[in-house]
Amino acid sequence: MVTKTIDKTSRMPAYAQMADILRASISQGQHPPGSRLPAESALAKAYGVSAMTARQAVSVLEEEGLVRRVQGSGTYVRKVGVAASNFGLESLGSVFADQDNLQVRIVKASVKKTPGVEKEVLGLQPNQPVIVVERIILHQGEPFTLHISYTNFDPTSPTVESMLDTVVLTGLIFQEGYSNFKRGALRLMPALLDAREAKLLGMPEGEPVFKLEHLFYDFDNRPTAFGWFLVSHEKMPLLSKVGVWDE
Amino acid sequence: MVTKTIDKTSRMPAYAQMADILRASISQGQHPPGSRLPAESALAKAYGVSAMTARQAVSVLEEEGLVRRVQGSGTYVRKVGVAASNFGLESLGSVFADQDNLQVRIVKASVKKTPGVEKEVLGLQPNQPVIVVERIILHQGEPFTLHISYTNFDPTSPTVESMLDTVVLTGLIFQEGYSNFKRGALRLMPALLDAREAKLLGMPEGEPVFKLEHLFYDFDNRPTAFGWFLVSHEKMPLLSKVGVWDE
DNA sequence: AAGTGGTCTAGACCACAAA
DNA sequence: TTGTGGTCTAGACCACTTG
Repeated sequence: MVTKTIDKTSRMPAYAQMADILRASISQGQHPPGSRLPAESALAKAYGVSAMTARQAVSVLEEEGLVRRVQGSGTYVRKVGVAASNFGLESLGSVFADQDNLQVRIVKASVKKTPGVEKEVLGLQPNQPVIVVERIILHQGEPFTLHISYTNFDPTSPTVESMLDTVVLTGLIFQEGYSNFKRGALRLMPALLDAREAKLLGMPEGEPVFKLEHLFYDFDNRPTAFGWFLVSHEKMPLLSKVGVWDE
Repeated sequence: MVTKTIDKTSRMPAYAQMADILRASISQGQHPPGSRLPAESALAKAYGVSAMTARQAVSVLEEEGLVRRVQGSGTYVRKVGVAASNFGLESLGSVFADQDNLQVRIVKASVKKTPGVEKEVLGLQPNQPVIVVERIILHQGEPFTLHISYTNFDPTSPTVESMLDTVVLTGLIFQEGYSNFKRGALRLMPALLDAREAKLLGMPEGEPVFKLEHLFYDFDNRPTAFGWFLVSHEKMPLLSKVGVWDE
């Protein structure tokens, strides 16, 4: 039954070794998709660890999406399918983290007083002014993304300058700086570049790109920063893996 | 310091109650972004639980992306930013799970013998035949997605019929049926509908849509099912929340 | 009723970071 | 050196599923 054992003198934690063993056994077909894994208590006994340690090992596989726990019933090997996938924005984060190679070019900065959907989203009256800022963010000298943002023009909050440079840029984009947001909602969509956007990004007009819309709320629960990023899928690849990849 | 206490007679686990309390205190600004949470041992003492239970409470917040643990240093409240977001395909999964309201219409099914990129992806020789299948999947009578798939035409594996209907549909798309895949890689992209695709989906030509590309491997590590889904972002919304949303 | 995962304790020791 | 998170034990009892 037990093909490999756990080396307790190793620097690798017992639960991690055990997770590796279980993952490999799933990968080799000992536990086909849909089948039930041995009970945690049985695993603990088989590998000579405590129940909590065996449980932790199974938790690793659960977090990887490889198994599903059902209380009172057992732990089952998940089937691999498209719906199990999950897309993170690490590629965006890694670009924003590389601050030495980033430049920001303000394309447009103005105060808009006419009505628009952005005022609805920000919970403002149609006549209340908002600050509109459009930026090109360049990475290693190349245009990376076009960012349009709408912010409430509020004389009681920090100055316009700091709104532009500190809150929106440092807080919203770069996670390392000062942040004033309690929460945010994001939506990812496909979009087309119009002539102006294409020129700014140095891409062909009509090119399909990602549009990443955001709405951030401050600690008073007021919607504060609405806007979106336009970015090529080549510069922000969205990849996901499901099933067993390491053995 | 401790504003709320844990009701040990409640059906809600102590760690979950404690996680709620901590989340609320972050939400109310007691622990601003970037600040350090009290040590787990301190939390355990303050709330009258064991160290393991306090640890589990903090783990809940960590999995929610609200805090970051640093060994030897402490647990810190994360700043809210775009890069923290994560997009899952639950909306796709829920449609595929609703099998009573699904219909599948085969648009095209043929064997292709001429070279093409799909053969490279599947690891085949240019002259080896592949099965091409195009399907419209309808949900509640409305076209939901267009699926194009390429599969190795292998006489030693189950018949063409079963490849078409069992493996690709049941296994790859609906996670409940039989599954023969060990792993899969997925890529999400923006795309444009051409005239034919638009007609099949009942959408305007040139509409931007999501293209979800997949490559699934069998238990012999052979690439087996390559293809993609075209689906409107309205029928498959990709939403993500960051920061504190429940208090 | 038996078996499963889920929670919890009260300790112990280790690995790492910061002063 | 001190304090932090990370691992681990050997039990206990509970909640739930299944026969």
